[in-house]
Amino acid sequence: MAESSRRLRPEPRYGTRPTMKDVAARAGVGLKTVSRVVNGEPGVTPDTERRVQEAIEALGFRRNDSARVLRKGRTASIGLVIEDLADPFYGPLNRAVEEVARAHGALLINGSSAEDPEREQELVLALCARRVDGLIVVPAGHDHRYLEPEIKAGVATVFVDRPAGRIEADAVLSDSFGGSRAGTAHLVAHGHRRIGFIGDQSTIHTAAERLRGYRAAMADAGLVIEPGWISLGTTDPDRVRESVATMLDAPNPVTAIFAGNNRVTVTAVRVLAGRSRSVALVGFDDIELADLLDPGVTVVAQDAATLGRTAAERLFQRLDGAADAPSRVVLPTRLITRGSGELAPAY
Amino acid sequence: MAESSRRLRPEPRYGTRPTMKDVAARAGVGLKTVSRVVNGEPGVTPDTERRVQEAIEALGFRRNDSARVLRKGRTASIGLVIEDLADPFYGPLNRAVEEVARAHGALLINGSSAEDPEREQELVLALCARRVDGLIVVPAGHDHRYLEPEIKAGVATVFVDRPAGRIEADAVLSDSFGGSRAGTAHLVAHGHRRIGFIGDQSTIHTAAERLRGYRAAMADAGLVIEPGWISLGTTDPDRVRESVATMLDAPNPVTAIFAGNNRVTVTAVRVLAGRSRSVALVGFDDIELADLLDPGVTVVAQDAATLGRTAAERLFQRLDGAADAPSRVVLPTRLITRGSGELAPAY
DNA sequence: TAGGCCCTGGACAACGTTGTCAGGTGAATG
DNA sequence: CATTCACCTGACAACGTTGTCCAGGGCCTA
Repeated sequence: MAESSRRLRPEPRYGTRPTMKDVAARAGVGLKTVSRVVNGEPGVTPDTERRVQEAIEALGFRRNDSARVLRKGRTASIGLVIEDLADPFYGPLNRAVEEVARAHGALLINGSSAEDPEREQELVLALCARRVDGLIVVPAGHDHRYLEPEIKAGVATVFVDRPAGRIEADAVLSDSFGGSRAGTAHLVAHGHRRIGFIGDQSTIHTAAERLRGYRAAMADAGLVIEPGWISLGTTDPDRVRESVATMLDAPNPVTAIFAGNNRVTVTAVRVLAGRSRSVALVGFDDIELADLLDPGVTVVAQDAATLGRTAAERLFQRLDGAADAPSRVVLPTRLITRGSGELAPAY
Repeated sequence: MAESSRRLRPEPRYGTRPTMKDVAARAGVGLKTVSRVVNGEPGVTPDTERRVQEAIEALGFRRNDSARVLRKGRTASIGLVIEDLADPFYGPLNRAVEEVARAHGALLINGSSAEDPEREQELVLALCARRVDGLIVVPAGHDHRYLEPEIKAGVATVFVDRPAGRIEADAVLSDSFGGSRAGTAHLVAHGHRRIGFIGDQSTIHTAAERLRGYRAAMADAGLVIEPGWISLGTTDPDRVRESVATMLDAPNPVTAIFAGNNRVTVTAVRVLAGRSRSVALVGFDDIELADLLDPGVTVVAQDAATLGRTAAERLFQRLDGAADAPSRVVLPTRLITRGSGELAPAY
């Protein structure tokens, strides 16, 4: 029995990594001297340093940052939780965060919440257990009180794209409401009176804000939204396809559609391309090649990279000691007209 | 002096995190008992467990994984180094790797090499210092001997998209050569004799393979490639624009273009859209909305998600002890015809 | 009732690094 | 020549966790 438990002892898969102790032994110096050389601390004779460097080279020594972290308290890594690493919208955001982290000498640990609050929490807490110095989160859930002990313990946290739920925290957002209102108003300005809105689940903050923007623009224009003009729910292509069909095949069909995000826009473009009657379209989020379609797709664009960069910079301000009250930054959106949003009502 | 150095002592930013010792004190039990509860080890009375759980709750304790790693040797995290987190091609790959990692209880640390060998090495070594259990790398450089000590020390490493340079290691690739050959042959089959190739720097393995595929298909068809038909170098839109223009405005212009990757394809589509004469186009890598353009863009598609999943699965096989010789998996590509590749030569 | 066994809980060392501090050597100075 | 001082160097503890091992107590059995 003792034997079998001995066999279970954590055993190196291949070779064992050399430690500073090994390097010290080989170089014939003290442990601390190796540490000094590795960290470029002053107070080491060139000759000693050379001997140590040779030993490091010969043994293939690499400092164990886990031990370092344990001793120093900081990990020089930050966590990024987004909705879906594969979504093209988040690519530039991810990259922007990485660049800022890199500039601060930090590594990036990231994961997808898949729009699942439980998975978000699980991920965030795993990151906290790794003792990331800070967190950037695109929230999936609406209750982030589970983060309170972490934040109290010093984990800087910045929310991006959507605000935190039920706690005070920094947030960097796009102006979903304003952008959506402007996009809808753009359609109104081009003569549309019957405008449909297809968005994501309204539990998602940005989706709700965009819906609110649409409603505001309609109200501004004195237009009443008829039942069936608003479709919320998944961005699943089939559902969206269905929604568009319903709006267009109604006895009194819409003449324009406002699409609530990139995925909806893509599907809407596909559906509209298969129809003869011309329907105006404005989408939230820019999409690649939108300019090459016929007509080009008019969009309300947000700058994902700036979103990420701003959030990361805020995070590092916090890590550098900024202790002011949590702030909310709202970045403007930009209406890019390309044709689809300027089509006149077909009837 | 002693005072100032004392002030420099690593001081917690906010509060200090409770440790198992604190929990033990509060619960009135021993340190190891807390450890047992936290790790779900057997041998703890329900009553004791409850007391410990309460203390954990009350103090907001979260296990420090750094210390755990130090003790256990494994970090349950893997590193992923890709070329550019923002490139839509890598999004699905990234996500696929994450899913596999998640299924194995591992976190993902990732970064972009930005196609810079030095940055790749820097990143990889930083990940090794963090003692990731394994690495998945889209190599930017061509000499990975710097990884030898790491691999010897047990860091499982799988290369993806491109093979490693100067070391033996697992690799998961797409069939760039075959795909490119098939794509070019497709153009030939539609009557083209004068076909241009625009690719990335030929130091990049996939780019070189694709060029080789193009050459092979041309040779298969008994066609001689004329000077000026091949453009290699950056995927910078301006350069690509220029290359396309040169090929089309030559006295004896090409009637079709094979684009070596997604970025080149996008630019080529843009340029061709601005021209009256119809030029056939086949691109390597699928691009979003390619089906909606007029004509639809014919592409040689590779499955980035499968690439990532396969690589990650191989990695975890290694981590689970697989010790067979390094393997090279080559995934097939798929020709998707949408119109642009089926255009007849215009003259 | 005594003996032995199992179950629970805790003391202790170790993981690899860094901060502290003290010792030791050589040169410069009185 | 003695003394100071600057500069190197190394011993040691500590970071928070887990593996090992042992002690004590309750319970069952003979």
